Amino acid sequence: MALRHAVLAALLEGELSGYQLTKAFDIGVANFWHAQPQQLYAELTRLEKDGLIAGREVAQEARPTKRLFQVTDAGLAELEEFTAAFAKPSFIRDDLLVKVQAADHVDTETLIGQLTERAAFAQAKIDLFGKLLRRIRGDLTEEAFLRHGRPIGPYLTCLRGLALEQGNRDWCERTITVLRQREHTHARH
Amino acid sequence: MALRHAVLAALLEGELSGYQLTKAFDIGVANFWHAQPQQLYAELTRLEKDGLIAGREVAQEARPTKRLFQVTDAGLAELEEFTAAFAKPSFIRDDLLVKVQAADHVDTETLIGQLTERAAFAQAKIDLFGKLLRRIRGDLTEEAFLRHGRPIGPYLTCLRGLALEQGNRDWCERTITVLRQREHTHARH
DNA sequence: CCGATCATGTAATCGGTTACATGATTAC
DNA sequence: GTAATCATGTAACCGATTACATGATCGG
Repeated sequence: MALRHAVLAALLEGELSGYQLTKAFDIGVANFWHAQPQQLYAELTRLEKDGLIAGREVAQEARPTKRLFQVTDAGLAELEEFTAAFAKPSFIRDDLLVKVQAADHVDTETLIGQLTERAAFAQAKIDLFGKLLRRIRGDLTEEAFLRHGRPIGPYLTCLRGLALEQGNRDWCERTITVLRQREHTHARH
Repeated sequence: MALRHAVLAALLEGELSGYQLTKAFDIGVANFWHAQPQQLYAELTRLEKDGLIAGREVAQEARPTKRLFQVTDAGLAELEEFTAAFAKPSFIRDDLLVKVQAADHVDTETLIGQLTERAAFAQAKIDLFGKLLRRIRGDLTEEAFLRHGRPIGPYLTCLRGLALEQGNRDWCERTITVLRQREHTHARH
């Protein structure tokens, strides 16, 4: 039950509707927490029932009425408690790594195709994170923002996301090079 | 249903018992797939029922009898198919990042404590991966191993695990520095 | 007119986690 | 003697995924 805290953390930067939240979980938040729209709507309902967030209806012209949620004091207290509690070690589940683990036994070309795809995906995310970081820090240099800027939390998690995707891209490219080189110097298995 | 493929990939390097498999999922495999012993035993049962692995009993003196499993031809075919199929984008769920996301609103000292802990954990994993890589490549240099060594799959995934933990450590340290610096130059929120 | 975006869900199923259970051996 | 390691599970529950459902407006 930790999706709740991810949602609370995401709502700290300002009121969001369920729909806007799903967008946040598609980009920024998605780097450290992943959830689908249905889950988010369900979680918002539960969080409101528990008094950790408060929703208010906002009518719009030419758009369906939406509900904006903000974190309550009880919600903040919950987050504070969560922050102090033991953090489960983060874990990854990655299909691509499973495939590479089997590299000695499966078709190399297929593998290289998958690695190429992932490298491109990682590059796209790198570009996106670059933009996001620039948007957050505005006119400030990174150094100045890290010293004084706000909000610092989303900026820091974004930096981790960026480094992660750079790591992904670099590893994919290196792995492709290694596999190609072996292909040329070895008899096939 | 992708734990199956992680298990199959792990069993490729040789016969393992359920218990040995849980150990593998604690170290090497844990970097890209996470599962608990109960899950693994259950999955082994299912895989055997489906004919993707074959088990054989091995009696031991002074130790309970164990069952060693190896991948069958059908299992290999399944892995081949999996490798060619669409890979779900990998995802992370990380409590620590949720906490940092809320950095503007929660206690900085608590956060720094958590980051310090994680940095130490990452360093321990870095050391472990270093040893694992040296064990796999034996006397060869990394360059030579990447060109000719075997098994290459586990080596490559291990390299990713290593880089990931180095990224974790570096980010934790940088984040601690940033938070400390801000603590000294800002009035508290 | 057609696909994308805004906006919010329900229902069934599946995969994963937590708790509990057993029992022997070896190392400190 | 007591904790750690070897060895393997069952049962209940909870969280997450997949499939399905609705309906309006905007941009090309």
